[in-house]
Amino acid sequence: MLAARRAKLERLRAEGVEPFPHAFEGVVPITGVRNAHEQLEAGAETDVAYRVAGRIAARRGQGKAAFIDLVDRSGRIQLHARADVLAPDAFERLVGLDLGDLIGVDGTVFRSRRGELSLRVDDWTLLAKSLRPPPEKHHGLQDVETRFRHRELDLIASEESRQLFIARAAIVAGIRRHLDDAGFVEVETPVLQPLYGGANARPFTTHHNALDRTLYLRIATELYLKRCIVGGLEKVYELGKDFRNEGISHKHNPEFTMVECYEAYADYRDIAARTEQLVAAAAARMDYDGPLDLRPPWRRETLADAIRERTGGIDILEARDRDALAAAMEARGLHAPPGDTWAQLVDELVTKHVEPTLIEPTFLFDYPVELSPFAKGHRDDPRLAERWEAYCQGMEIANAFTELNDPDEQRRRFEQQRAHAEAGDEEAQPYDEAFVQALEQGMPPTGGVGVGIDRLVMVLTGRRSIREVVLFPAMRD
RNA sequence: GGGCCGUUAGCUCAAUUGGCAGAGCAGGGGACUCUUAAUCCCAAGGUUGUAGGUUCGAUUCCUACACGGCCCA
Repeated sequence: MLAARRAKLERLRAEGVEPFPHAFEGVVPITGVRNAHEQLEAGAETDVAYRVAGRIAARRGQGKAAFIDLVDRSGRIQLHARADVLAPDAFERLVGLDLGDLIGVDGTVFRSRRGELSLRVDDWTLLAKSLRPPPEKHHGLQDVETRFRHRELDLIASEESRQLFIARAAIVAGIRRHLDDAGFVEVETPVLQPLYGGANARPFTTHHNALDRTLYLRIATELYLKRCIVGGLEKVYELGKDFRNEGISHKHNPEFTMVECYEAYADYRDIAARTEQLVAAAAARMDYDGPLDLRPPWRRETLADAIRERTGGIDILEARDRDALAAAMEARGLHAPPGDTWAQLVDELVTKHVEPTLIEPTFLFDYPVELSPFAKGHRDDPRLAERWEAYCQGMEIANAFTELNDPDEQRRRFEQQRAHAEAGDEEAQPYDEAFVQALEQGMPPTGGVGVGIDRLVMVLTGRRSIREVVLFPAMRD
C-alpha cells in the first residue's frame, strides 16, 4: 500500500525532482481567486494568472488532459492540466501524482463549458509528497475514533471539521477582543503550582526534579488572579488550560480551556451583565446563526426557586441539614443516596432536575454558602453566597461570584474545607495561606467569573460532545 | 461503575440458517483533450480488534479482554 507511494518518491528523486522543497512564495487563497471571477461565464477564458497551493483532493483523467481538484484552507478549485500547455515531463508527472500530494500551481483562470471555475495549469511544483493515502474521497472519514486520534485526517477529509476549529479560534478571539476593549489586562499565572485551588476538583500531580518537590497542575486560575487584583491591576483575565483529574465524558476532558476574569469594584450582578456581553461578542465574532437567543439579558432565576419549581416544592433553604433534605426528597419519591452530604444532595437536585431543563441561556443566582468557599456572603441572606452559575443547552457554561475579600472569613472557609477533607472529600480545597495573606493586604470589592471555552464552543457550534470541539481529546491507549 | 451497540482491504461498507470473505473509492497496468462521485478494460489487495471455547467447519454462536459510540450512575 505504502510501497507504491515510496516508489514514486524515489522515482521523482531519480528524475531530479525535489519532493520536499523549502518554500513556495506568493501563494494566494483559493477563495480569493473564486471571488474575483464569480461573474465569469461558462466557457469563457481569461489571461488572469494566479499562484495557488494546496492538497490534491480528486483527479479525473482524460488522456492528454486531466482535471485535478486542489484544496487549501479557504476552499477548493479545479485545475486543468493539458498536454498542449505543459512540457511533456511536467504533464506526465502532474497526472501521475497521488491524491494527498501537496503542490503549488501557476494557473490562468477560465470557466469550463459546464460552468466550473478552473485554473489552466501553466506551471506547477511539487511541494510535498504524501506517503499515505488520504481518507475516502466521497464518504470522508467516518470512524469516530480515527477522527479523534488522527485529527489531521479529519481536517483533511472534512471541510466541516476545518470550519469548526476556525470557529473556535474566532470565539477565543472574540472573547479576547471584548475583554481587551473593556480595559482588562491579560495575565499569565502559574500552571505548575505548589498548592492547587479555586475549584472543587482533584489535581494532577507532578514532580520538579531540581527542587525535589511536588507540584500540581492548576485546576483553576482563580486564586492567583485575585492576587493580581490585590496588586492593583483592577481588571484582569487569563485564558488558558486548566487540568482536573476526573472522569472523561461528553462534557469533560481532563484538560480544558477556561477564561477567568476579575473586575474590581464590581459584584456578581455586574459580572452577569459582563458575561452576557462576552458571550454575545464571541457569538458575533464567529457569525453564530444557531437556534439560541444569546442576546442580553438572559433569563434569571434563583437556585432555590429553580429547584422548588422542578421538584414539586423541595425547599433547600428550609431543609438545611442532610437528613431534612433527604426526607424532603424521599417524600417526593426522589432517591437520596445515603452517603451524600447536604451539599451533594443539592448538587444532585440541580444536576438531575434543573440543569437538563435549562436550554436557553439562564443564570441561577444565589448558591448556598456551604458550596461556595470563595464567594462573599449574600448581602440579604446569610445562608447564601453571592454566586451564580450560567447554563445553556442543559450544561453549565459559567460560574461567578462577588469575591470573598474578608481574610478572616476566608480563613474560616478554608477551615471548613479542611474539615471536609478530613471527612473524606477528595475535592475539598487545601488551605492556601499565601492567598489569605494576600487578602490581608486588602482586596477591593471584586466580581469574577470563569467561562468554560470548550463548552461555549459546543453551545455556539451545536456540538454534543466536548471531543468534537477539542482538536486532540484525551483517549485511552 | 452499569446497560446496549460497534470493530471485516488504506478508506466507506456488504457477506443468507454456521458452508470457498465481496463491492465501491484509493493504489497498479491500459484507453480517453471540458471532466467534476468522470467513464471503460485488466490485474492486485485480508491474521474478519485480541485471546480462548463450541463445531467436520466460525466474519457469523459462546466467554473474557481491548478500544470506540450512545444511554444511565
